[in-house]
Parts: sequence; structure tokens; C-alpha cells
Amino acid sequence: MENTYAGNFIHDIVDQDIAAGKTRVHTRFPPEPNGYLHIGSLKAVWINYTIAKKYGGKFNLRFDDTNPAKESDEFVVAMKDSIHWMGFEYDGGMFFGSDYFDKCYEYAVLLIKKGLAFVCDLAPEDMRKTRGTLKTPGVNSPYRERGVEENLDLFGRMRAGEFPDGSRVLRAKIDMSSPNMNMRDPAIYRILHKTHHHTGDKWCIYPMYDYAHPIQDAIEGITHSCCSLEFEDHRPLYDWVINSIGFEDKPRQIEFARLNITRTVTGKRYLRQLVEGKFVDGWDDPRMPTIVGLRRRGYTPEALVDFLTRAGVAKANSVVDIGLMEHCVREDLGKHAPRAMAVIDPIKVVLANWEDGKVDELTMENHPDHPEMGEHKVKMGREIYIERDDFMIDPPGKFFRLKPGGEVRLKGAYIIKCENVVTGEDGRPSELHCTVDFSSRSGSEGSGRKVKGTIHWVDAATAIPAEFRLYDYMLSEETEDAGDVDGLEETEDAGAKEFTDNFNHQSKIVARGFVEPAIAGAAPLTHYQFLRLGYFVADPDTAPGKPVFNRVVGLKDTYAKAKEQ
RNA sequence: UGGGGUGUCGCCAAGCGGUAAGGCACGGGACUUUGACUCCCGCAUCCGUAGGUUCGAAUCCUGCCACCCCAGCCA
Repeated sequence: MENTYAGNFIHDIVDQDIAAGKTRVHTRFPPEPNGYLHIGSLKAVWINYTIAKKYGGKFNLRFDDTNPAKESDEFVVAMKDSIHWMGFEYDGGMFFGSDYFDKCYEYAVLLIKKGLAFVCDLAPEDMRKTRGTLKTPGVNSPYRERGVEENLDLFGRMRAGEFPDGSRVLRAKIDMSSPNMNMRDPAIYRILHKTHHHTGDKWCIYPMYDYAHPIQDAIEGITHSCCSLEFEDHRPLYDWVINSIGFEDKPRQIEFARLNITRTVTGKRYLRQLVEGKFVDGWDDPRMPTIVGLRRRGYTPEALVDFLTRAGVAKANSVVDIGLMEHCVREDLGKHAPRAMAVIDPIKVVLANWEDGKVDELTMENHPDHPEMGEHKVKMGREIYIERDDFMIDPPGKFFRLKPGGEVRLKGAYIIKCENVVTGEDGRPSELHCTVDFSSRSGSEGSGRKVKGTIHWVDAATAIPAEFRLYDYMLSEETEDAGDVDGLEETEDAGAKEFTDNFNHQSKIVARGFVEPAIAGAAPLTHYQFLRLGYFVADPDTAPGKPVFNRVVGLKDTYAKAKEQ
């Protein structure tokens, strides 16, 4: 897509590096496999992937699995699938942070020998106490000046499994009075007797992110390591590790603002809570901002990339209106989705002057702007269904659709006139009796006759019952954005409670109506525009003869809007 | 005076000393066998704020204000 959208400051940085002599570009996406890929993490994939492509470089996928307590293969597989579906090819290869555990260990030994790391016996709470506060410096660990030999011996025994979890750590020896908390002798290895999803029981000590990440980047030859803003403070430590170990090719960390979207939650912790608490039907529930969820909701990779492109990349914290994301699918689907007819909330219409048993066959275009997409046939008999909303017994103001004594065009068929309304026991109209103007048949001589409104319909005799799942946003309008929710997390329980209270519990509605036979057997993930109803996608739950469609986005209904005011 | 960041239209976001791009949203009009789509047109005398430098500043300098991140043996 041609883009007149905002530039990307990271490209400027890479341009400068190239001008300064850098000869290649290599990026990576390093997720921890502890959840499903969502739109927020997709931004990171996209940024790193796009930079590699733009500069003819390689892109790696690397699972950052340095904490066996939180990771699993289910998530590895799921994330890979989502990245494949998006079409982001990791031509630099797929790796695991755990592939480098041997190297990490080796370098740790090197740091000890250089006098840049030491084994600390402080208990976790004592380490916290001696770290100081944001405004006061910390104090040196009593174990800080341990000799190299003793450190080597202790570290070796940590690895051998001689000590229990939490009893000791390996710390980088930097500066306990640094104003940057990350530099106050951070732990770089901890003891964790836990089976790793990838290395099994080979290790009982695991490197910390701040130590392992720069090593992983350096070993893979990464040149530009793009991550989110909260790691800015970690960059000095990242560079410290690279320089202390002495890597020749130094990767460079660049930070960008994460993606926030109104009425959407992207913190993995909260998403997990929705799944585990059964607030949604799973990680692929269409209300979820996961890639699998968005896919089931009808988003296409093209629409998602377009959205990320338009939202832009910058360093200012921001919340993008979800309307922009919807605009992007709407635009994509508007071009490619075939048009078809469905009725979600049906009311029966009997065509009084239609000869009993007569069946007409009408031709419907698949797309008004793309004749090459062809057309399909629709049968029509004496009884049809129209949308209940398309009829009003006592319409206020300008109402172009069907009303008593009024005329309306049935899309692709005839103009009908409402002669009589049958009222059901509940007081609502239950059936409409109309007469057909046979001379107005679409495509015929008389089809030029204009009436104010045109509505969609399905043939009662041949339409197939279908289920329509209408999904709303996960957060109500009052809860403006993810930030509102993330701000609640002070205490785990209070945050959790308040978050689930905020979840939009009315966000899934199931309607039962009809679709025309031609699309009843649509393959999962096939898109349609059901005319004014909006864009729909065939759900994977669809079974033979039992179509299920999810709403992607509705069309604007300016009449409905005017009515509200 | 802890440190690190960020502040440009309702929401994103360009701009890098020469006199405010673009997208979404919104408003108006044209078109229309769905009031959608599409197409036109409009939409910041102003860049957090107060000063300063300059012929000239959103862009440079200084002070202030606001918001975000950091005290995990998480990532």
C-alpha cells in the first residue's frame, strides 16, 4: 500500500548507522512464550520485521525462555502459528534463548574472572533492603569483595545443584550508588530447580533477562534490537554486558512506545485472567486482542499491518482509537469481501399478489465495483424474510424503508408495497402482507423506477438458518482504555477484581436468522458483506448445514444515528 | 536537583531555524437498487508554559508545569 503516513524514527536511526559505516541490518522478535501473540506484541514483530525487510537484512524469531516457571510449548506453537499467518517470515531463523545457556554460563565465568561478577549470599529480602531507594544509594553486599577463586567455586556449585532456590545469586559488580536502579549490582543468575520446557533438567540456574538478552542478540549478530519504552533504563546494563564480555559487533537497543488501543486490554496477565476465569471462550475468542481472536473476528493480516502503519511508531505514550483499527478492516474488506444477503432478526413478508408456487430466479452481483468477481443466483418465492428493523409501523421523520402503505425496493428484485400488518400476541408486528410491482423487476425494462429505500431480504423457502455472533468491545465505554485498567494493579487481587468488573459482560450476543443458500457452506474465515448489516466472517465452528458468522464491523447507519438525536 | 523518557488539532502523527504533512474522527455537498461504499470540500495564525537568542523558532537556549517508566532472585 502506498503510504503517506508518518515516518518512523527507528528508520532514521538505522539510516544514520548505515551512513556511519554499518554494513548490515539484522533484527529479531524475542517473545517470552507465556501467552498468545496479541496486537500489542504484533507491533514489536512488525517493527523488527519491517526494518529487516526495508534494509535487505534478516529477521529472527527467538523465544526468550529464561524463566522456566512461566513458559510452555503450547505458547511457542501458538506464537509461531500467528506469525506465520501474518506472513512475517523469520528468514534469519528460529531460536530459543535457552540455546545459549552454555554460552551464558561461559560468559558468566568470564565476568567472574574479570572481577565483574560475584556470588552473593544475601537473602532476597536483604538484597532488597540493601538496594537503597529511588533517592538514596544502596550499600555494597558483604559478599561483594569475595575472591575470584571463591566465586568460581561457589558459582560452579550453584550450577551443580548444591544450593536451594533463592539461597544465592550471581551478581554483576557495577555500582550500588548508581542513580539507575538497574545498575546497582543486578542479579544475573538465579537458582531455580525447575524443569525447563526446552532444556529439561540440565540446568538448575537460569540467567536473568538483562544478562541473557544482550548475549542472545550478540551471538545472533543482531544489529538493532527494538523493544518497548520500559526498557530504556535497562539500556546501560545491556551495553555494560556487551562491553564487559567484549563482543566486537555491538547490537544496539532502540525503544519505542507500546501500542494501547481504546476499549481494549493487552496485558498478558489480564488476557490470561479472562481465559482462565471463563469470561471469554478461549484465547481465540473474537473479543480477545490476540491474533487468533482477531482472525476469528474477521481481521486480515493486511488490515492489521495497515493499522500498525497508520498508528505509527514514536516514543510518546498514546492510546490509539479502536475506530482506526476498524476503519482498516472496513477498507480491506470493502474491496475484497463479496456481497451477500442475510437477515439477522427476521420478520416474515407474504407477497399477496405472488402466484402460489411460483419461483423466480434473480441474479445478484457479488461486488458492485468488481464485475470480475461475478454474480450468483437467488431464488424468490411468495414468502420472504426481511430485517425487523427495516419496517416501522409508525416511523418518525425521514424513514426510507418499509412502512404501512409505503414502498421499498428489495435488493436485486422487486419494489413492494406494504398493504397490511399482522400483529402477533406480543403486540409486535408478526407478518407483513405486501404487493409486488412485477414491472419493477431488477434488470427488466421497468427496473428504472426509483423508490426511496432499498432493503435486503432472503427467500423463506430456501434460506438456511444461521447463527450470528455479534461481539462488542471487551471494555465498556466508561473504561476508556487499557491504561485505566493497568493502573488498577496495585494489589494483585484488587486489580484482578476491578478488571473483571470492568469487563463488558454483554459483549457477546447470539442472533438466529437466515442466510441465502449460496453462502451457507462458506469455508471458515471467508468474509462477506451482508449489505447494511456489515462485514461478517464464517466462524471455524461452522458445521455442514449449520453456518455460523461472526460480525467483523457493522456499517454506519446514519438513519439510526439521526434517530438517536 | 534521584535517574530515564515524553509533551504538535477530539485520537494517532510528520516536522530537525525559514514561516504547521498525512490518517482516523467530525461537518457540508455529489453519487447511490440499502441512508453503506466512493468522490469532492472544510477542519491547528498555532506547536505544555514563561522568558531569551535570531531578520525569522514547533524547531536553538534557560526556567517552570504535566504525564509515563525504574527499588523482581519477571520479561
